[in-house]
Amino acid sequence: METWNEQTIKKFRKTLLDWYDDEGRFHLPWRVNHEPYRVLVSEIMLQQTRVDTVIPYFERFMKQLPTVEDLAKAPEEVVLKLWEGLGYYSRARNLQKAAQFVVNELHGSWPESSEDLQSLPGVGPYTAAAISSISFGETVPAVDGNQYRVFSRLLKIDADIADTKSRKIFYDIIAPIVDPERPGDFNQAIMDLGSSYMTTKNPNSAQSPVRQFNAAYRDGVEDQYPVKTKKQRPIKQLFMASVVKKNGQLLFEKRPNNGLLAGFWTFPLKQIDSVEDLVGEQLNIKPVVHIFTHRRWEIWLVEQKADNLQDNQRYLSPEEWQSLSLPKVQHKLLEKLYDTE
DNA sequence: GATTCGTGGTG
DNA sequence: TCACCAAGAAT
Repeated sequence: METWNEQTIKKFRKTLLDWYDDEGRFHLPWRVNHEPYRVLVSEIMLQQTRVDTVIPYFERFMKQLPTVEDLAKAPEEVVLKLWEGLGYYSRARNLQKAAQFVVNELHGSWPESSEDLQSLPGVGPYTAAAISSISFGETVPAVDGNQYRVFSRLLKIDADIADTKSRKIFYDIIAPIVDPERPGDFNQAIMDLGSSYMTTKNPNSAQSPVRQFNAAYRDGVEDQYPVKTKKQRPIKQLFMASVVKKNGQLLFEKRPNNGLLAGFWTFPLKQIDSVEDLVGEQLNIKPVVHIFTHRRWEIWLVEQKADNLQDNQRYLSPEEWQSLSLPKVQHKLLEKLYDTE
């Protein structure tokens, strides 16, 4: 890999930040100011989620819960409803716990260092560094997918970013490069660079403001970075979803409080080995297919007669289930059901 | 330390 | 259709 001397580092900082001052994405709604609450909410939403997806969620969230106190005292159902469709729902629950910790335990006084911020639920090394650098000016690299991608190319870093140990390797390499005068802007500039010129696919390094620092581009091996071992494909699972009607209501079942879609309401789902195991009146020729990161669900809707209620089951009217935060897969099932009828 | 956690976009 | 990705953290 490449190494930069102090002069190169200073030149890189200036080049990067000059470009950022001209072409940074200052219109993004979470960049209106640097209040830690706004930065926290946006950073949690942006975990593993695209900017364009987050924008409307962020604006709705901040409009309804404009302060950390508002979030701390809100009913959890309200927070989850605001999060509906974003996925990774433990983020929403942890975000509220973090707000409650700041308000109730710290009396509204935010932790300012990256180290202390990591004590907040849902705030790990990246998010803590992002908040501490952007809101409080701490000189730390916010090592995320963008920094992996950008610096692996600039410096030809061969560490496998799928490996947990690589985070420290990148952190140690990037830490002395972060501009101590403008650490928050430095981190955000790398994000903007990673979403414009130094993208995952089809990078445009020839036009990049930092092309002169890009060793992988110089050597024609840009497509080899970042190094990342591939993950396994989703496991296929078959389910039978029970459609049970009673007085205009539908039977729902609350999922366990841990695991996939923890605590969310869906139609009663029973895993089956094959379509032969379906019991009842099959409603569709094709199943509802829903793909998670590591699971692929094929769900057959089956109409069944009412039976005794399990303690995790309830009949819900349309008004009731529409007010709940439901996972995408359940919305698909409902849509399929109403399409059929 | 490998696995688990959602969803929508894209080539 | 499908693999892979997108501002990671918790377990």
